[in-house]
Amino acid sequence: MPNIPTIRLLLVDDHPVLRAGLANVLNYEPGITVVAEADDGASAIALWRRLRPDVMLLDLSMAGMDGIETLERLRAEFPDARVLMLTSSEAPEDVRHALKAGAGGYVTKNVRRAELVAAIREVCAGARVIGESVARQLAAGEESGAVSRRELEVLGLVRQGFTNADIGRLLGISERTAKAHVGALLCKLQAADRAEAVARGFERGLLKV
Amino acid sequence: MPNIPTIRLLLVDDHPVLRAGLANVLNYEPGITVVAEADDGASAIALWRRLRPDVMLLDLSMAGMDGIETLERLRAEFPDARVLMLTSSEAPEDVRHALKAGAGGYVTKNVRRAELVAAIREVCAGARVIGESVARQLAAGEESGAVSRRELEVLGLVRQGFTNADIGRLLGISERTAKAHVGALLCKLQAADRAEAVARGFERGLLKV
DNA sequence: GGGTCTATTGGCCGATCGGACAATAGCGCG
DNA sequence: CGCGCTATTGTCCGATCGGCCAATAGACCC
Repeated sequence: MPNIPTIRLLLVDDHPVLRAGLANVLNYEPGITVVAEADDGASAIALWRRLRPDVMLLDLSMAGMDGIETLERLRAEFPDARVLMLTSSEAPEDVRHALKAGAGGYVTKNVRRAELVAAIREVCAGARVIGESVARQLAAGEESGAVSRRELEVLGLVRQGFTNADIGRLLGISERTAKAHVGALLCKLQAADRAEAVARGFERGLLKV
Repeated sequence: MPNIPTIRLLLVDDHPVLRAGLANVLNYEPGITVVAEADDGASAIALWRRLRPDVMLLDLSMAGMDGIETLERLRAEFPDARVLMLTSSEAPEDVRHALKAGAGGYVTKNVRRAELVAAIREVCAGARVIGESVARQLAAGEESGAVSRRELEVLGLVRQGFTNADIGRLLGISERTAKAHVGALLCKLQAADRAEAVARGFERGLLKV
């Protein structure tokens, strides 16, 4: 076994209890050191600048700047930064966004310790790791067509109770076009009506509470 | 200072990492001992039977039996059981359900360590504790009328894309009555149509992803 | 005992929806 | 340079929705 350098890890999560616990668990792991903790995106990036750790363990849901935004900004400044997302959400959209934003890996918080440690090491080595339960969800989502940006915009308005005519006015298009987008949504989300479309939107993570 | 007996605590959460960390943190706290951990409701209750701890720290969202159901079953068997809910959700409905099911307290996972420990002690002492951020959410929800059981049932069907006629058939009532329930939902949730009602349902925690 | 709330039902009607038909323009990919 | 996808718009139509009127019965609280 060659002498593997210790992995220096930056822990970012807005749950103090989880953070403390996690730091403790990880520091026990030989070859991993938690060099700092942050509870929001801004301080996470500031700490990265200062400490240049090997990897960031990043939560998706945080107050202020969320996980994705943090990830994007970090990668804009440090394109080689390795980041492992550690989150509660298995929503396909969240996973897709995270990976597109440059995440090196994505695991949910119910992973076992060994898996988490393995994932951290793999991400540091430059690999792409995705938790298996996450991967399953992702595969399920891929089956039916992807929702386009415009459709997502329309879904957001449907959610707010706007009629097709309203949506047309708000987006500067005809009612008929709005109708077409809603129709596409119903099809892609396999919904019978707009109410079910909204429900599916939440289920898939297209819409957030 | 009189000799206060050590609080024996049962930790229930389906996130192994959080559990390990939390156990560590709490065991550090003088006067608190984590006597066991469980990752689902059934084993939580079994452990309670065997160990008779002083308090349970219980997560809301778990695979299989969820937190509320676990709480209900536990309280049915041990009406005096002290349970502190520790969860990510601030949804008023979740809080209401938990308190109605006999929870002694309700705090979110982003509490600081000191607050958590204080909450544990208070619950053990028989008090009702509610995190302040939680309390705020709860107060906001109280403003508009409460949704009845029947209406909630209807909302669940609306979510699935059923028409009023469908709902009537499914519930063994007339279409007109289903319509009345939907109308009541629109009013209470301040929604313009069923799509918005579904959205509000998710926002309020009436509906789960 | 009276008031409040929920669940139930009826009819009427204009507004809205969702499906089916069909068509044009722009964009990225190979 | 076609091929496919997205965005756009149109018309017609039956189904559905949501608001309006009003009414009865049971449960629960003060």
